[in-house]
Amino acid sequence: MGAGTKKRILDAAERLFADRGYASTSLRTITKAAGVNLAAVHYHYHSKDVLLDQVIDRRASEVNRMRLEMLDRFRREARGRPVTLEKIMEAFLAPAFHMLRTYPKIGQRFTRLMGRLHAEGDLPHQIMRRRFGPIVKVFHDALQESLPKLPPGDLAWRTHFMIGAMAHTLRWGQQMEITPGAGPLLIDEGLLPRLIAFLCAGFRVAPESAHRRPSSQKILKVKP
Amino acid sequence: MGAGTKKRILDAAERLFADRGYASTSLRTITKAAGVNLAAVHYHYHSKDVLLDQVIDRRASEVNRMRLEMLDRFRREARGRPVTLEKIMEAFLAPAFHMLRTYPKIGQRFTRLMGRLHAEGDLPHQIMRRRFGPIVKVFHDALQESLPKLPPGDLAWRTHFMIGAMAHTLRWGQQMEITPGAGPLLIDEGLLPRLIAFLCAGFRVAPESAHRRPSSQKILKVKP
DNA sequence: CTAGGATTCAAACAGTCGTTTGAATCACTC
DNA sequence: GAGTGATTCAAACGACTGTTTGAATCCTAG
Repeated sequence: MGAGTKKRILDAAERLFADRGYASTSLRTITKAAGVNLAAVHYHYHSKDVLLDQVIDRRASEVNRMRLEMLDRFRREARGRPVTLEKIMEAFLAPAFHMLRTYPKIGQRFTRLMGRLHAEGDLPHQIMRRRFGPIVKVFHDALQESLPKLPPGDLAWRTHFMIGAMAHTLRWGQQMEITPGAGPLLIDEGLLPRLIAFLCAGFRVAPESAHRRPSSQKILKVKP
Repeated sequence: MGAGTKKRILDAAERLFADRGYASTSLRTITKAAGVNLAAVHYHYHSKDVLLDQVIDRRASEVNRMRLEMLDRFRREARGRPVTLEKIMEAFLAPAFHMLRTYPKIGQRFTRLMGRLHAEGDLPHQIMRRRFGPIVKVFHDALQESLPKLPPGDLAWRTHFMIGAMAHTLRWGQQMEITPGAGPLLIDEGLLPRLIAFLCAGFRVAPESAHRRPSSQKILKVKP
């Protein structure tokens, strides 16, 4: 008994899936890194698919639980009045960023993994939908409460933009450098307020201003 | 001679890479779909890696060319004065969205592929960096010109947020439904103005307001 | 018509993949 | 200490991977 074979597989799989992606990581690589026998992964998990699901669930359920708890707390503190836009954003964004800053290794691994699975095959994507779909719905509804005058169509798109900005930042924030030579951007305590301020401004802009047509009707040709 | 073997391989590869990802698509699947011999891909391209690079380059160079041309046109029209934030956004965003609406099949394929490669292995990611890094730098500098008072750190992050919102929208806009049952969001002519308005508001918000600490110092515990 | 380079083809190479098997070993109860 | 179920192990299964080979075929210039 290798001192928690099941957990060692999970840890190694998380790290390797994050580094190389799901399809590109073989079970032999995982079991070798974990120091366990190849057949152990089929004994403890039934297949590679289930292993991935468990890897995701371990972290995602934790992050989502924190999100809901923060939102509930803000709702109690608001005593019936609608929760501020800023607080909804914070409840949604803070847990993941907090994990990233407090446990950099685990956090980076997890966010890298989310970014990958988000884009990989159908199976990883379906797992993501299952794990994160409900929580997005909750926050979408909370945002509608906080912005009652925003048309539903605009709200849906803006929620979409928010998720994109968040996911991209979590995925690439650490290693991407916009301005070459300036070094990679740092995920420090200033990032979360910046992101919240950016997004809240976007959510609050009048939807009418969005219906002006872009200035250039003529656009350059694309060859098919 | 199969009426353009080289091009048929490129087309099939683009479609299959977009649908299943790079690592999960075998050369046999590609050549079978293209109706050509397996060895043809090594004859016309030297390896699977080069094939991917060519697939990306064909579309990316077109989109990036259009971006630069639009930016140049707006600069000429501004006659020396700084280009509006809205116009910079439009020059950056419009070409991809235009491709998506004008050639839905090709556009969807390409944006799906970008989304995937963005997150897949190291090789796809390096190709993406090579193809899109320079263009991001150009627009980053244009944004700095348009917002001279915005600190460089804030600008870099906001550029990051912008790219995230764009990429996520291109990748998932067509099939994601935030509110279950309401049907998928539609990429119509209203989307681009909405995205531009959302992002411009975020870019214009005073950076000072971003330095207020989030309200909740205490955060729930994550187990490592 | 023919020589010769460009292209296509079936076949094989040397691996790796996820999964299964059946025996060996462990921990623990009676 | 024997028996029992949980766990680990080496080995193999059949299928699939990117790449290479060398002969067959096509197209075109002389």
